[in-house]
Amino acid sequence: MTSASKKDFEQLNFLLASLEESEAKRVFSKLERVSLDLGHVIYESGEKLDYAYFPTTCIVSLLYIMEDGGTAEIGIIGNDGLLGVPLFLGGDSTSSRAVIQSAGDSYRMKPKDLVEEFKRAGRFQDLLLRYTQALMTQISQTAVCNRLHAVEQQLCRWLLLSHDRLITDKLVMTHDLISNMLGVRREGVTLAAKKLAAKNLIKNTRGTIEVIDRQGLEDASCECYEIVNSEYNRLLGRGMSRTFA
Amino acid sequence: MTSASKKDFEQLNFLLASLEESEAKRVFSKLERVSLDLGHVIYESGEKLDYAYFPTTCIVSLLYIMEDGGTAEIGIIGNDGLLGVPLFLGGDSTSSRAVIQSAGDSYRMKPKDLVEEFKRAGRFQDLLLRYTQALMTQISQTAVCNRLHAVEQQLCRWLLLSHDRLITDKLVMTHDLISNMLGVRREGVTLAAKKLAAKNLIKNTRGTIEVIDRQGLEDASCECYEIVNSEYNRLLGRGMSRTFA
DNA sequence: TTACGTAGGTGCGATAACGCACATACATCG
DNA sequence: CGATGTATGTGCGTTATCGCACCTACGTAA
Repeated sequence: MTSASKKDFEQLNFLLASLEESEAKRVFSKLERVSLDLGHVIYESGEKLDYAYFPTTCIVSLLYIMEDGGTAEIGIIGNDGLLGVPLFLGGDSTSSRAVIQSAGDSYRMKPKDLVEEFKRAGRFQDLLLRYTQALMTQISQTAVCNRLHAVEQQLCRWLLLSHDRLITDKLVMTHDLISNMLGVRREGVTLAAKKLAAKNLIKNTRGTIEVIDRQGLEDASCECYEIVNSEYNRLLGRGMSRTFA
Repeated sequence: MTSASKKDFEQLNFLLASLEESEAKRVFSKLERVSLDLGHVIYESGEKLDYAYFPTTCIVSLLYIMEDGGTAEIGIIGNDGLLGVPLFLGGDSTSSRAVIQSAGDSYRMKPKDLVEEFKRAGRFQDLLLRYTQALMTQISQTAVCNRLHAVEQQLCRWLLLSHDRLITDKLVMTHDLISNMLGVRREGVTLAAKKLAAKNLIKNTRGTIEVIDRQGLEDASCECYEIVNSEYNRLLGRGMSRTFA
């Protein structure tokens, strides 16, 4: 592996980029690249994961689907982490669905290889465990936010978390899709998005939301975004927030 | 360590009880017993944990406290697990508070010892990782439940999770305390509790809620309880639910 | 250019939970 | 036993969100 090809990974997935040269070489050799379309279901609730995914330009939503058809997202995974935590925790499956929220590319690795690398108990294991804690923080904050905050604030939080994991300011997603993630009515999202647009924080066009005023969005958000962002920075040692990008 | 003293641990904390004799001997030698009072704060948000706790008869709540004073619980830990997951995940602290929800006893272990045992990569590590996934499931389901379900159903879920972790049917807790956990008004809890009492599922007395009809409570609960319970059973390989106890 | 499918906007009554105020009831302790 | 503190019960107007209905606007493809 040349340093040039390592750089490719570095630019694309922060978890992979944090590996040291010696470990990176072995890990990278076990990765393959895939493109994932919007809406694609990577795995269903209760299924065993076929692969662990290290997203580069795509974003993955962890979604719960209830008996009555209601849905709610518990977390977002992008180029900051990986999909497949249950593989090395030992449960192999979870009760959530993983679905592509924003189309793009990802690296993936066979479960057997992931577990093998994890068991080497090196820097990679350390990273995976720290990422697990970061994800737990995100899920926890989602729980609290769902209970205590209004839809408009939650939409800000959600847009910020998504924005952090994308390289563009234009989020290709409908209000209907967002409503499924937030677990609220589509009209509720439309209303909240209109309010944010009126404040010139975002621009609403058919099928796309563009972030106009990033700092303004942070100010309009509940504290939940910043708590999660700080913990990601603390645990994974780099800035995910694009505030100063 | 005699088998009699091992049996003491077995009866009191299921995680410790799942260890094999050889490993158990070493782990048990590093534990000390403590009594914990209702309301005692084991650690504050952002603090480093002084100890990892393996509850026996006490129950611990993981609680988030927001800027405006609003609170919401993200998970309950009892004799099924341990408090201190961030220690072996590498983050050392979390943004939640841990508070005693039901007074009782617990074993505890120094962080250094816990990490040392974790790094041996034996059955103990395996258990800790599986428990981590179980806890993640509980937190995730709390997030979904907070979004999609009514207070009465959530109260059922919460009572069941607490009941599973206690040896008595009488839960010593006020409506006010419960309202802090669920993140709702005290009056909301009173109302919901009255409805459950009217159905003869629980008995409400000053400062105590007694579970009368365990199966009825499960029927009145949202699906969230059963999902969490099943995952605990699957991941930790034994029945937590007292349905058939 | 028109038609059709889908995304977004708006209105309105229903409902769940809130915030506040205050009444009642129980438990303990001087 | 009676006073006090705390837990619980109840009422009421307010607010956020829901569920439904329906309308408008955009975009692509016949």
